[in-house]
Parts: sequence; C-alpha cells; structure tokens
Amino acid sequence: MALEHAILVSLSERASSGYDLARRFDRSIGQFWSATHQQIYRVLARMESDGWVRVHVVAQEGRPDKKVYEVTSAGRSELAAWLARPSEVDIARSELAVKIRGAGYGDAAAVAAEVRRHRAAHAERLDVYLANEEHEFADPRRLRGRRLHQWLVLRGGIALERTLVDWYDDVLAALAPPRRTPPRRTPKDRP
Amino acid sequence: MALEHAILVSLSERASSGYDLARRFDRSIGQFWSATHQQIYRVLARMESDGWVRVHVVAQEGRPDKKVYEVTSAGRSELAAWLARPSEVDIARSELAVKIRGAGYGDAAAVAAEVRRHRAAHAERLDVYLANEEHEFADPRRLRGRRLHQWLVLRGGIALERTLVDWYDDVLAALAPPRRTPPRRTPKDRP
DNA sequence: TTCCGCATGTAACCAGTTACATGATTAC
DNA sequence: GTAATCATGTAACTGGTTACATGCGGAA
Repeated sequence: MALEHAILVSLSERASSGYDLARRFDRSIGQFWSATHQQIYRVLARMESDGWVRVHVVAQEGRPDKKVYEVTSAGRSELAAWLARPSEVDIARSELAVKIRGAGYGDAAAVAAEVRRHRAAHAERLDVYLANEEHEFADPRRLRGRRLHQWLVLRGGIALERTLVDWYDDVLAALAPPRRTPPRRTPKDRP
Repeated sequence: MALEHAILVSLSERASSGYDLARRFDRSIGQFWSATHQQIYRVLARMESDGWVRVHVVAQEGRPDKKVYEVTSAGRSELAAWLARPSEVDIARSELAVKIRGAGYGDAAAVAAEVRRHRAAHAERLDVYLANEEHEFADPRRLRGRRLHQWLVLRGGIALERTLVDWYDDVLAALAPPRRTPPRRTPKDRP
C-alpha cells in the first residue's frame, strides 16, 4: 500500500491538484510507481478523510476550479513512520519473460518480434532518462538532500532500463540469429 | 491477465496439481510471475470451465487425493495465440524507490537500513540463480528449444538482480557515507 | 467542427492478498 | 505433543483498471 505514500512524497515536494499529481506520476515518480487519475482521486479523498492532507479549492479563470492538496502535520508524521517501517522485497513481474519462456509452444518468431518491440520501448525510456539526467542533474557530486535522492532514483531507472535493453538483445540473438540474407517479401508473394 | 498463460506454460512443461504449480511458481516461473495457491486454484477452476485444461483425480496412499491438470488442445491454441498477441510494456514498481526518493522527509538512516536489507535479499536471490545456472545449464551454447528459453529467462533474472544490488550499493554510498569510526553502543548507553 | 488540454468525478469490474478451515502423515 | 508437508478449498477484502460522464477554452 504505497500509493498513499508516493502521493505524500510528491505532495511534500509541491502542493498540487489530483490532475497535476496524475501528470507528475507519468514522469518522475511514475518511473517506479504509476497510477491512473481515477485512483489518485479516490486515494486523495481517503487521505483527506484520514487527515493526512487538506484541500483548498482554487477558482480559475477560463478553466475549471481545482482542488489543491497539501500535506498536514499528521500526513508528515505518517510519511516519516512509513519510511522507517520495513516493506516487502519486491519481485519483478514480467509478462514478456513468461512469453520468452513459453516461446516453444507457439511461433518463436512472433515472440521475437514482441521482444524487439519491448526493446525499442525501453531504449526510448532510457534515452528520456539520460536526457533528463544531463539536463537536470549536471554535476551530481554536488547534490544534497532532496535533489540527491531524486537523482539516485533516476540512476536506478537508468540502470534497470539499460539492463533490460541488453537482456533483450541477448534474447534476440539467441532466438532469432541474424541471417546473411534477411527474408524479403518479393512482388511474387502477392498475386 | 497473464496468470492463465503462465499456468499454461508451466502445465505444458509438465501436467501437475494446483499445489504443485504453486510450489513451482515459487521457483523458476515465479522469478517473473508469482501467485498464491488460492489464486492458482481459482484460476485453474476457471480455465477448466473454459476448456483450456482438463483434470483427472489421482488417489494416493496416505495423502490426500490430488487433481492433476493437463492442457487441452484448446488450451494449446490459446497459448499460441497469446504468444503472438502484443502485450503491455511493463513498468517496474518499487516501493523502495519511493522511499529513497522520500528519504528527506524522515530518518534517512532508517531508509538506508531498509536499502541494506533489500540489498541482502537480492544478493541472496542472485546467488540462488547463479547456483541454478551452474548446476542446470552447463554449456549453454548447446541449448535449444525449451531449455534455451528457460536459460534466457534465468539470464534475465540474474542481470536484473545484479543491477539492483549494484544500484543499492550506489544508493548506500551516497546516503550513508562510510565513517571511520562507526557508532557503537557502549555500556554507558544503558543505565 | 473537431480535437486536445484542463479538471473532477461515478460505477462496474478484475486481479490479487489475507485469513481461516480441514485432515491425514511423517519427522523431531 | 508439536510442527511441517501434502492437498484443497471458502470468504472477505484491497488495490487497480476500464468505461463513461461533464463542461469550458483554445488551437488546427
């Protein structure tokens, strides 16, 4: 049950609306904890009734009102308590790994195509993270506190994406060994 | 919705009971897809009513009867279809990463202790995987088919665990720089 | 005029976890 | 006598997803 606490962290960094949180989860935090806006709204409501956050409605011109949430002192102590509480050692969950393992029970070439697709997606994420690091964390040895912690998590994301890309490359090499003359659909194929 | 398909893969390798599946999920497949026995029983029941598997009850001496499940031809074609169907690119989900990111809002030393605990757990898993590889996949260049695919997934597990251990080491170095004189609880501390 | 961004929500559903129950056998 | 292993299950709950709804403003 970490969504509450991920929200507390995010909200500690900056008070924001549910909508805003949802967008921020798509980036930074979402690297390791994602959530849809519906769930964020629901959890925010619960957190408010638990007194971890408080709201104030901000009227805006030309766009809908928004509810800006901020962490209360009860929320701050809950966050501190959670940080010190041991949590489960998480296990990776990968549908693609199951497919690789089962490749022999279907079209291995189709599985290889899937692996190629996932490889591309992770390579892209890796690029985004690397660009992010370069542009937001120049000179990381100087970092302290919050910024240091953010950078450390980004480093983890980078390391994991890199590992996945490399792994998929190995899988592809083993699954679909490169041919000298790649198969091509010639005009003959279609009547 | 991959538990069904993970079960189909596992059952294709060997017909087995729900209990047996649950135990096997704790090892090999569970590396990337875990499940409790309760859920496995429930899903098996659904799969049977969908005609993907069939059961026969085996009476045993001195121990309870067991229901041995095997994949039907409908199950086989479902598995093949699923293998070719594109699946979501999965995102890593790590409570610990959220804690690292939030370390500034509580006791950073406690978070470091957590990281140390998780590091130890992953290092242990890594050892298990490595021992497994050495003892079950000597001479991997000769591998073909099912065995090759199993080994590829194991390689992925090894790579990921290694990456996590290294990352946690980096985090620890940054979070709790080693001291020359580590703090010690001296007799004075207790009255 | 059609789509995208801002902003919040309800309702139904699905997947997964936790707690509890049963009952025999074997090992310490 | 106490715990562990084998073997299956029910029930209640929690966490997360999907689909749908509303309504304004600005850009293409």
